[in-house]
Amino acid sequence: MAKEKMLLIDGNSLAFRGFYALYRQLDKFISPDGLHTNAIYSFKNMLDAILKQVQPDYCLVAFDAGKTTFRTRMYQDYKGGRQKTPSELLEQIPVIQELLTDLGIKQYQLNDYEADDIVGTMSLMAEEAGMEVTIYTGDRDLTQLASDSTTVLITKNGVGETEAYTPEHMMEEYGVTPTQFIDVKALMGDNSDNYPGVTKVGPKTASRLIAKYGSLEGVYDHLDDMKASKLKENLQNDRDKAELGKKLATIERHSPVELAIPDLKLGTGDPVKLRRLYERLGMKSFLAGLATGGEDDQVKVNYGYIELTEKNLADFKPAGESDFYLEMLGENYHLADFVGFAIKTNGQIYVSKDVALLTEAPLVDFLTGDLVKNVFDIKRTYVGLHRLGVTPQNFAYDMLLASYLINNENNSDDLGEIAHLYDNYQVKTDLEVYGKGKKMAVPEDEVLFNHLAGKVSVIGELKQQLLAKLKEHEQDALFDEIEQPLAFVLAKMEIIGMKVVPGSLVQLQSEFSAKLTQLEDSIYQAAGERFNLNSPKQLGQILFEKLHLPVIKKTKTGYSTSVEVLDQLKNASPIVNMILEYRQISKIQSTYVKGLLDTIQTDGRIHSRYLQTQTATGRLSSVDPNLQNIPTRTDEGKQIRKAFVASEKDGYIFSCDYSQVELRVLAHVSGDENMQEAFKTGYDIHAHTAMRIFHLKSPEEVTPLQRRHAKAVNFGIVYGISDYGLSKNLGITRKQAKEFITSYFDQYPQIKTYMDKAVKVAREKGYAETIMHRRRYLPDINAKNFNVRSFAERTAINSPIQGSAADIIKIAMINLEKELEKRQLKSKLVLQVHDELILDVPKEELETIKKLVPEVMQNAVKLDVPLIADIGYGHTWYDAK
DNA sequence: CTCCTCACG
DNA sequence: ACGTACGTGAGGAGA
Repeated sequence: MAKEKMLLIDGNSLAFRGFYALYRQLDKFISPDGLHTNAIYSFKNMLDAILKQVQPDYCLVAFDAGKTTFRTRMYQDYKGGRQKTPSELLEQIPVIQELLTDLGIKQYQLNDYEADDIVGTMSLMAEEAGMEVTIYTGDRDLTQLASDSTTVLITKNGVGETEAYTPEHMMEEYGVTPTQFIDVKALMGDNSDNYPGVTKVGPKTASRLIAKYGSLEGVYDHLDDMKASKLKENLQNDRDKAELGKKLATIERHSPVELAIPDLKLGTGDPVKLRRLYERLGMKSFLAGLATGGEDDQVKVNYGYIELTEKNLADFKPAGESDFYLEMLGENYHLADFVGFAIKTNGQIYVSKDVALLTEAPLVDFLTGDLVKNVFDIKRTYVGLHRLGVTPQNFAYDMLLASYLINNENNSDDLGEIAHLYDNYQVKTDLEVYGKGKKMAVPEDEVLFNHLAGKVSVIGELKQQLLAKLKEHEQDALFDEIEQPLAFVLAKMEIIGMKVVPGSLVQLQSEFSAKLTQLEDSIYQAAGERFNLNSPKQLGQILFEKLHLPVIKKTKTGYSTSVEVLDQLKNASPIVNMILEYRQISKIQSTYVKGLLDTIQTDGRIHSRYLQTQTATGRLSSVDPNLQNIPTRTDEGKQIRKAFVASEKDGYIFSCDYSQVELRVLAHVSGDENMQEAFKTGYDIHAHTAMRIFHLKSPEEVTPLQRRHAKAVNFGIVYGISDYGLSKNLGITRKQAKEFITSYFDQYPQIKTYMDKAVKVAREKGYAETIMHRRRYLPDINAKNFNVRSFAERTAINSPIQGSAADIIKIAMINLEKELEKRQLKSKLVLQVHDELILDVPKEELETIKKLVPEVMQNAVKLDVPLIADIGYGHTWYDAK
């Protein structure tokens, strides 16, 4: 029989974490009677996640009882100097306790003891009863309880993520056992608990001493053997402090709790009380969860829909602004099965499973006629209808695009999830209705029709609210003139797809196969054994344990074997180069040769999908397959491009890419005169930068190395540079990198000003913005954690640049599509790769396209510096350079 | 389902 | 003193 599971939760620590996780939204989380609820909300979400992960049989949430404990009697300043718990959090603790009781989860506190001691006592009890114990907390102190049967989960930045502390993990991380961790703390002290430890001893020294001598007592037993040093002196002088620290840090595992294990059995809770509590707190999302949870509790919304069939088609009477929703099961709408559709028009909802009806007169008229239709996901709907042979007209509002522009922190494309963000809980998520993976299926008619009816009505119900938000954000033009028109352009690109000749891929496949077999043999020979070359774990063992190559970098789970590492080991063993070559070819073989062959559809073409509401910056992404990362940097990789050919036998693949678009955007938004000057005069920008930062007189004096360095600095600037990052990229010292950067800002002073301002504005507003008012929210910009905050700061610098470049090419795409239509050209836009457009061009249109495309791209927007686009063309994508 | 690795701009 | 480049998607391994 499997071991029974006990889950122990440090309630105070979690409430505290939850409170600060949503601290920024403190004012948004207020119940109707004025109580703050942010910590309650987070707590419940973390609790749900952990219950789902652990699936315990028993559970206890422990809380601190009060300020005075046996530790404060031992040392009156224990936890002294701590800021008072804010009253906004304090008021939520009793409610959390009430919530737990209503959920059927035991909660407990004990006078004179901290939550830690309750957890320590119960975990020992559970271990002795032969249970598997999980402890959940935000506090590292509890790691001392880890053992073979007890895992300590520590919350990581954000909600939901945890790091698991087992004895092995602690040994790796700190080099000591869980119980030795107490002694380490005793030596180093604890700032937040306000006890000092030994002078000048920090985590490093403390762990080293304990690892060497086994325990605090061990350290002092061997004090005499130590060489005279400052450290020895400090250890001697602060012995009292260290011994006190040990007492304070030790969790009491025999506290007088009045609990027995059966008391902690997970209950079923009280749905009636829960409902009342959620209503009191105004927590709509939890109420909605309750409704879908309990059978009898089910709140049935009756939409009063009419099921459309062949027979009652004449009763379909559309009028006025209408809403339309087409359902397909699965993400890939080029292939997905049709499920049904729903229409709301003239105050009436119609639903049907019979999509063939959409090709009959009244519905075709509705879809292709003058009536304005609101939809969710124009592109998906357009492609779906196109498969049925219908080309819709007058789709005027896309709820998915609107929600993406308003706030793309949540990049969900589920209608239900998005509705929930706007406090509308009447419609469920697709996950709830259809399930996922193998279990995904269409439910019985009544459930399905209710879901479709709910979806179609939410589109219209939330429209004004979302439009108001767009207006408030000054995003009307971005929505009306860029994203919505672009959706149609992308739909057409996807429908056309790209012609691929399988023969050339098959040819490559056998060439690469032979090469891979050869390399495998040589590698196994050099290694002295066969192993799975594709397994980083096995490869690591061979390289670093068997062949004893120096370990350069470790990952969370073992040795790193990435290119970066292998490059440095090239001279250490001949096996390394063979592995690098194997890796490179194997990647091309699996992802591009085999992978692409699998995605060619029956028409001999590849129809990728562009995700328009995916990225944080406003770029597109491409999936199933990703055509935005087809190899180009190596000769072997490039061969893949030979398989992509023009539709017509003598036609061309035509490519046109922006030159340095991100740097030009930077020159524009920063207003830097020196950089603008360089672009206006048409210099090679990297050579120009080299000339300036290395103080040369003319671009002719720039050496290739200097140009390479300058280029890396230019890239670095766009990413929010650091001297470390630059030094690593160029393989130079940090000091040199720093000098480059200083010199750069010296030469381009307004770029420095721009970077500082970008961060400052993001801090004030909470988001960064592109030239077209596309937003990226940066909640971490004021984080206390240096790393988290620094990341947000670099993002604040990079997003407006990358995002504005995305805005620009999107405008170019829309304008180009318009021109192609206006001139009735047969050339088709088939791909977009961030700064590059690719067209499928009939032979006779080549000369027109050569002039038209760069012209449209260069004039997409007017910046303070010129935009330049370069062209290339050939009979295959490989030749379009 | 997560991690590592690597392809692109 | 902190430990770092920005944005993506896919395949294979191993739990």
